[in-house]
Amino acid sequence: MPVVRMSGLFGRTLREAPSDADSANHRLLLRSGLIVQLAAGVYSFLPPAWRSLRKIEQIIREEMEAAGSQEMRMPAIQPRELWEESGRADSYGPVLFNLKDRRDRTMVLAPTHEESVTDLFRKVVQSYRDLPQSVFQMQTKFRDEPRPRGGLVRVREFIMKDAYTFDVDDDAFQLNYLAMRQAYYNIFERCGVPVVAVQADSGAIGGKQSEEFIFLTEIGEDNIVLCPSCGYAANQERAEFARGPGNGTDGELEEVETPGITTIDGLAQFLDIPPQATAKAAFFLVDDQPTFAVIRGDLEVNELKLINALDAQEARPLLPEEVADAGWVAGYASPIGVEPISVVADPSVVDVGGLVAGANRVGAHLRHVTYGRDWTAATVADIGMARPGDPCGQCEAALDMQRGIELGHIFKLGTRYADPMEATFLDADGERRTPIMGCYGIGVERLMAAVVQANHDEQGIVWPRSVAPFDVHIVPLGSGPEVGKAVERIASGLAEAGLHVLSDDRDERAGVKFNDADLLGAPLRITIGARGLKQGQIELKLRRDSALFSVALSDGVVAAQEALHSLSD
RNA sequence: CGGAGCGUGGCGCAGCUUGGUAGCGCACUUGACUGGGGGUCAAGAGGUCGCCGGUUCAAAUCCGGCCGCUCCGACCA
Repeated sequence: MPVVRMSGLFGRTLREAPSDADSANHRLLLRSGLIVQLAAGVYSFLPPAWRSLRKIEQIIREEMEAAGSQEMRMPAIQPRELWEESGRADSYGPVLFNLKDRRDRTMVLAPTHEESVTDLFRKVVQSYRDLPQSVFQMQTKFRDEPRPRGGLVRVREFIMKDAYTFDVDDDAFQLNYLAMRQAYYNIFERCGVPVVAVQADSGAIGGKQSEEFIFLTEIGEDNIVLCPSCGYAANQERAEFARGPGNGTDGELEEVETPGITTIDGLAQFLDIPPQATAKAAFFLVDDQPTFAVIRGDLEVNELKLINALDAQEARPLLPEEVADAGWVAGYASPIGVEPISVVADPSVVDVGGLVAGANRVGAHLRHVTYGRDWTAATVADIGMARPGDPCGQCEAALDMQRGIELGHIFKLGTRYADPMEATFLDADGERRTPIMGCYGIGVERLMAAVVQANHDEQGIVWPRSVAPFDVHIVPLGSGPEVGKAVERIASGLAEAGLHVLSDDRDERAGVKFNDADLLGAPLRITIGARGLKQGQIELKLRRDSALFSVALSDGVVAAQEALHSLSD
């Protein structure tokens, strides 16, 4: 690859970042002139950024192929009917970019490709002899996100690597799944981003089992619950936790006047009991059904768990007037007398003795409210939101919570798509069967943002060599012919050795060049100046170190290769 | 979709309260000096002040509407 001259590089560095960038990676990507925003969640990727993205893609490609997957390409424009077939036209609805073709047919811009790959399967695969299969694609996907944010973290147009596997049964599927899982670890490791695999909810993609690969960072938008003791890790949206010993006290049902007390904290103070000795009610509309959720006073309801517990699609808190319409008294609600079918109880209020709960009358509560004796629920399920400090569901140690960015997500889809789309194959006995599918995604630009977030300092990006736009950044100082000749010699020598070289041929001050070199973050900087050349020396510096070392001009190419080789990545 | 904020030259900002010739720093162009961590001097170019409407002799400034962007929440990979 030819040497790139900075004077001709398309893009410019900025001394000050645009004010609407608040994370380090976003600021640096903008300041270094790597990305330019066009609209909310829509970016251009200038030549250095594109080089880095292509290196990331190549790493992904290599690992996918090593895991036995074949690269292919699928359409970005798809008929909406395809999405109606799978039943996702509505559930995915608002995120779909819709458009009409000239014949007034409604098309969508694909946000993901489960439908199209399932369609392909049914058109291409007929026999168990064709299985297992694993295919992947890296292409632009479109999602009309409600709120793009965080620079490249949540955007509306992005490259996604998606892989899909098809197997004859669960056991065969597990092999594909584990191969993909390992490939994911390899990919993130090679890109220089530490990740943790966590249990996750499969959301709009559907399916049963799923794991997210999370880069832990304070700028992340997901809450990740981690057990420092046993290693349990899960997204807060589905994290399990232990409820600890019951705090109830047994006794007769007893009404107590509590005028003006409508909060758990107030109630606990008023009665001089711990919040754990109370039960609280939370009201939701779950798939159009008013739902009475009961949980221990100090805990919060996790709406996603509630949805899953009821096998529902959506939930939202009830409005005050809807609570009243249901006959419930906000602030003093009691599960006693409520139809069990509309009650969901968290284990924290079941078999823990008598708790203080509302009396379903303003200004009064009940003591010793006991599940089974005084009330029951049609559904008893974990609907609690895990929080830091809660005991781990596996080992009881106090859980920790950190923010993180979801870089990859792997799912067991089961027959979620094959069933409604009638994708089948014939087994050895001539029986028609449904393939077990898996899908495996990685957001490519988001990964690049994570690379920068995980590898930067005050001065700029510190690219891991594996995904750096340039391996070497040459800084010529002084304009004499001997400098030019030395630069040419080193640059062409490195380029011939297969390295990607950027040479700052601009007539700028040394300070400007050094600062831009730090900002752009090539792993190795080579300074070639008139001063050093008098001693026949040039100067090498690794971006991640502060040490400079001089070598003879004649040894420059070899020394540079050795320096790069010393980087583990 | 709820809450908050911001739109003035490529970037960062002031000016708006109290209407009256559109400004500063950086970046850019030309020249000179300078030359190893964002240098100095001089001379320049560049803006229908997001858009539309209203008030007024006069609007970046006041009023109304709309659009865009950012953040928090909802939602969402």
